[in-house]
Amino acid sequence: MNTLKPPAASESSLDMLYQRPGFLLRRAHQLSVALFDLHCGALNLTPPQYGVLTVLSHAQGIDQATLAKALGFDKVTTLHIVRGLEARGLLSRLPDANDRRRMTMRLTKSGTSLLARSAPGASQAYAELMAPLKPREQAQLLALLGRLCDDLEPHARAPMHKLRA
Amino acid sequence: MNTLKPPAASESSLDMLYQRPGFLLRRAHQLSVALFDLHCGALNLTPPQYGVLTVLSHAQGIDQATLAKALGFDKVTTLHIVRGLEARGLLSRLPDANDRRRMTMRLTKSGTSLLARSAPGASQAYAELMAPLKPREQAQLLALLGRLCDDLEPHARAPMHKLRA
DNA sequence: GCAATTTGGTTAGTATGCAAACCATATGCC
DNA sequence: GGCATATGGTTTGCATACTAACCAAATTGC
Repeated sequence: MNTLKPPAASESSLDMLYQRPGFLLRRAHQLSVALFDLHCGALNLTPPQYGVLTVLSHAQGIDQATLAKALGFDKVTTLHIVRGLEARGLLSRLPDANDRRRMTMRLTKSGTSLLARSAPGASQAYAELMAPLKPREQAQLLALLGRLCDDLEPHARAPMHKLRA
Repeated sequence: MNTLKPPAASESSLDMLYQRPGFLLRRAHQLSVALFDLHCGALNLTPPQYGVLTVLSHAQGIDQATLAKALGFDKVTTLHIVRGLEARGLLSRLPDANDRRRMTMRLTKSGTSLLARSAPGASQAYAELMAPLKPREQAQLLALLGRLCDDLEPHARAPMHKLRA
């Protein structure tokens, strides 16, 4: 069982480091990526790539800036991921006719197919990530993280504007 | 208020993406890094670098492999961070006399000083990261994340063995 | 209608985080 | 003792994630 008492001054700053929310978030995220890779690595798909494909499947034809904001990615990061997916033939890009600054994107058949095939692995990764917690605790964790992210949105360097499907 | 109901089949898979624990963990981690950078960026210190300095301050003379396991970092990542800190004169490395494979590390005066000066910023980042949650919720979140990380340890690609200070 | 500003995309550079491969050194086993 | 194995460090290469700087195109302000 975990102790619930906050880090006291009597505890070493090493314990305090291990209990820092930033430290725990880093480690939890790291484990989440490992589990996703375990179950979707065979498809050569990473969590960010899965996010891009998922958003595009619901909003064909959006531009990179919209995509970046839908996922909370930096625009440069978005460019890198999108170019990688384009090189693999999973999506196509072409300039917007009405606004020549914009690059619109669409999933190819291959991209749609890969996204569909990744669903079981993604679900499995989800399940194993949450397995240590009871259903009620899982809901608590998701709710707490959701509130944290929503309320801290003003501090984000890469702004996020959720897309309504 | 957040809805507590789990993602139902009726909701779009875009909503399901936004509620995936992996997605929320990525975003929360991203915000955590942004807040740390906001308050410690002036010292040119990142969260991983802060972790390395903190561990070293409690365990002078350890080698890179031990350091990596203490933080749950990959050994290559550890090497990169350590070399950067060495180049800045914040720590020194020298081969172990008893085991010539090992590189032992020690904080320099400059490193000790920088770690001390970073404490206020680190605390501020901690406080702002948790500010959206009530104290009881903060404790809940830390406990849930702690259990998650501990129980998923077998799946970790970079194993973690906490150091006892 | 035209200059100033904003926006979208790109390039370059830095810092995490990982896998794969390699070398040198220790350790194990016989 | 000597060979197989394991361990610590390094190099290379790839994928995120961000800042800063830049260009082209659109929008705003007047």
